[in-house]
Amino acid sequence: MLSDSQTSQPLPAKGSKLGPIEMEAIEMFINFFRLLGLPKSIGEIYGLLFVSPRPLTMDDLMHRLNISLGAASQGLKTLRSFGAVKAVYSPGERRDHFVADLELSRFASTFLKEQILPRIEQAGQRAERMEAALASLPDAERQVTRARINELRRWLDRGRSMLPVALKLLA
Amino acid sequence: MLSDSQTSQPLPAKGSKLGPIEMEAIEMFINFFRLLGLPKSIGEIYGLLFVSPRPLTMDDLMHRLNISLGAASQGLKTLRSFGAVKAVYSPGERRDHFVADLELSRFASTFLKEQILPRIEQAGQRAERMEAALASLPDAERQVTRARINELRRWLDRGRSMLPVALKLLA
DNA sequence: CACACAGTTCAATAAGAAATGAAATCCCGG
DNA sequence: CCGGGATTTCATTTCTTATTGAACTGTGTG
Repeated sequence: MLSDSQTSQPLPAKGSKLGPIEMEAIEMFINFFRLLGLPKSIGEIYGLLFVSPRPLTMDDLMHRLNISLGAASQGLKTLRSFGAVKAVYSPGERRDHFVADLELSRFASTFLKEQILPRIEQAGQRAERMEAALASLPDAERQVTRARINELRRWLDRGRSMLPVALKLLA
Repeated sequence: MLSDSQTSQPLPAKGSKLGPIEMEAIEMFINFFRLLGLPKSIGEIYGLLFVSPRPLTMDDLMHRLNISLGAASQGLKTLRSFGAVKAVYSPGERRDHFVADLELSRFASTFLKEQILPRIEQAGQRAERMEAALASLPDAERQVTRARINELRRWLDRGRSMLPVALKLLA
C-alpha cells in the first residue's frame, strides 16, 4: 500500500550465488518494477541482466536467481515486450542470450503509450457515458454532478496534453 | 501485468444500489488507483464520493458499496492520508461526513514526494554501495560494470531533476 | 459516570497474483 | 524428416494482499 515505502531490504541470500553488486541491482529493480505493478521475478531478471558484463541465457537466470523455467521465460517475454531486454546473437550458440537494454527512455515511453494513454482514453469514454446518463438525475443533483464530470474532463484533457510533453522530456 | 490493459468492465451489480453514473465513476477510479497499486475498495470509495452531490458517512459507503466497516475505515484513512478525501463538518451530526477532494494536483504531488522521491534516494544509496563493491571484481568485469553503474546514476539524476518540473506542471 | 454510538485496529479468512513444472511446441542439425 | 535440446504455455500450487468482522477505544450525552 502507500505506506510501505521502505520494504524488502533482506532477500534471503538464495544460494549465495549472487555477489553484492548483483544483489543491490536486483533489489533496486525489484522495487522499481513493483512501482509499475510488475512481479518480483521480473525485477530480479532485469537487475541481474543489468549488471551482468555478458549476455545471459535463460538457464543462467534460472540457476542464479533460483526461479523456475516458466518464470524466466515469461519474465523475459514481458521485458522484451516493452523493450527492456533484448536477445543478442551468440555465434555458434544454440541458446538465446539476453542483455538489458539500457535505454530507459524507450521503455518508459512504451509504458506511457501502452498503459497510461489507453486508460485516459477509456476514462474519456466513461465520462461521455456519465454525461449521457445525467438526464436521469433529479434536477437538484444534476447540476452538481455535471460540474464534477466537467472537472473530470479537465483532468483527462490535462493528462492527455501532458503525455507528449513527458515523452519529449524522456527522449 | 502489463498486458491486462482493458480489464474489469462488469462489476456484478452489487445490490443495484448504484446508478449508472456512480458505476462508471467507481470503475474509473478503481482502474486509476490500481495503477498506483491501491486496492479496489479505495477506488470504490473515492469513485462514489467523487460523484456524490453531498458528503457521505462511513455508513453510507459501507451500505452502498457493500464493503465492511474495516474496509471503509481503512480506505478513508488512506485516502485522507494523501489528501484525496477530507472530512467536512456537518452541523449537529454526530458522524463524520466525507467528500472527495477534487484537487488532483495535491495528491499527485503527495504521491511524487512520498513514493517516487524516496525510491530515487534509496536507489542512489544502492548505487554508492555498488560503486564501493566494484573493488572486489575481476579487472575484466570491473570496467563494464562501472559503466553500467554510471548509466544508472545518470538515470537517477535525471529522475531527480525531473521531479520539480513535474510538480510545477501539476500545480 | 455509564451507556450508546462512531470509529479504529487487527487476527483470521478469502480473493487474487505470481511461480512452478510438466506437457506441448518449436527449431536446428544430421 | 527424425531426434533432441531450447523455449513456451498453462493448469495447479504457493504466496501475497485485501477484506472481513469482532473486539477495542474514544467520546459526547443524559
